[in-house]
Amino acid sequence: MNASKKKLLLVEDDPTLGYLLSEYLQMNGFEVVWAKTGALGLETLDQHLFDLAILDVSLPDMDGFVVASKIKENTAQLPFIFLTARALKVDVLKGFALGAVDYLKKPIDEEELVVRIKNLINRLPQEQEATAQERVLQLGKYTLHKETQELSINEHTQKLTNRELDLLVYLILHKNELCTHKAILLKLWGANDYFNKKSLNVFVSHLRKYLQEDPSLSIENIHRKGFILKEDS
Amino acid sequence: MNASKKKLLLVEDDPTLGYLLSEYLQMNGFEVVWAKTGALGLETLDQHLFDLAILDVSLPDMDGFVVASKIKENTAQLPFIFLTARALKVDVLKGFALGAVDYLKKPIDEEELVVRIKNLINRLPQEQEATAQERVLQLGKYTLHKETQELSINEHTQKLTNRELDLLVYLILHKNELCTHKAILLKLWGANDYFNKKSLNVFVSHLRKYLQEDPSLSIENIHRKGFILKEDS
DNA sequence: AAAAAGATTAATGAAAGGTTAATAAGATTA
DNA sequence: TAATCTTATTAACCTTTCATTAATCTTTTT
Repeated sequence: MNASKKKLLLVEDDPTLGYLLSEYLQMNGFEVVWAKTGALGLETLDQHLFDLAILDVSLPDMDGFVVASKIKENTAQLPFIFLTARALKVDVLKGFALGAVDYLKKPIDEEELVVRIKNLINRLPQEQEATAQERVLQLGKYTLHKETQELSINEHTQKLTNRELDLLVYLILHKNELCTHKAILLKLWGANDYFNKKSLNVFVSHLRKYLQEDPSLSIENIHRKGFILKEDS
Repeated sequence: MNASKKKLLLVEDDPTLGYLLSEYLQMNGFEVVWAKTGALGLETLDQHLFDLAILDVSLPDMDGFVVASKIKENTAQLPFIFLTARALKVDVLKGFALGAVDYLKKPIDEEELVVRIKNLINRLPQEQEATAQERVLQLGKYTLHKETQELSINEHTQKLTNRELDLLVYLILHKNELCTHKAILLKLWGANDYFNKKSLNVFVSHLRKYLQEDPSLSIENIHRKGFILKEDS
């Protein structure tokens, strides 16, 4: 299983409850980013790739329902749940209509919340790129077997690590297009920061070395923007 | 698109609530089988293929938790939710620990219940795995007799334990494909945790030893993902 | 020319994997 | 009922893998 820590976005204005939940969720193995307003919550979507968002319905700046709508517009498929004192039936129905995965009513016991979140996350479908279903990708004279993580040319095959594979697959799916640092980092690393960008450079370097048997292929850098995997034709 | 009616099993002893829910769920496009006792509920499992079970916790003949355990034993993967007046925290945790998809507390508004059930059913995975029926499987120069649990090559035969057999069969059925830890553990152990994964490693080690007479066979590890039983051709 | 960004190679350490042995729990046999 | 067998799990110990970080050099931008 993706054994890596699941990342949660908690949008909650109440400092006491926010702190409590944030701490408790972290104690239970989640990575938590706590945003105190809806606006701040939406901003952090650029820096992190979350697995689940927990939204308070009553926020000072904007309604939790509004936050949910924006999330749906911006990020592909971030699942969200509502956490609220407003237990009116019409709100519950509205929440589900918006696409909520669950709608929890305060007061909520922290332990129960953690159990419910774990339960939800286990059931969430592993995100799959729609176009990435093929087992074998072709790149120039190379053949990439995704399951065995082997990159072959002629009789030589190079085994790829997970990161190398993920990066190469991403670049192939966006061949001859600019792949921004931000997009790559959010997708593969989950967070867009200085050190991860350093790491990305290392992997680009590895891939360049693996791909040098076919001179029609190159990974070019666009200064301060990102990379392009180019295939001359 | 599976447009067929979803079939629900409702286990509820209270005649009023049972009738109300049953009718209301049917009005909303579900096919409902209403069992008034736990025992009756379990019996109907042989007659129908359900998509979801709704279990009252307090039943006259047996605890709803017991019903859930039996369901888990008997039917492959029927998801279930609890519906109960017993809102004790310990019960909620117990419910989820048993594998419940949700745990709803009475009094529950019927409309909210329907919305929650629709929401759940949409997210449930559909797939049913076909299992091979053959009694004898061929793997490279080896022959595996499933009934006798014997793995033979030339004149030598190795008796396999249950776990070894199950694992080998699983790998053979997915030969040359990535078998993730998660998939193997869920299928053979029923749960995906640290210790079961350790156990899995031990059995892989056993199988590697048994299979070393045919050099075209190997069980390869894909770091942090799983194993592949490879047969070179 | 200075500063920032990128490229490349190497070093490091934590996590994962491999193997064998010990243990415990259930079944079988005496 | 005690003794023996079987076998899944756990432990112990060792090896390998690999993402990150560091170090150093090159290129680009202003």
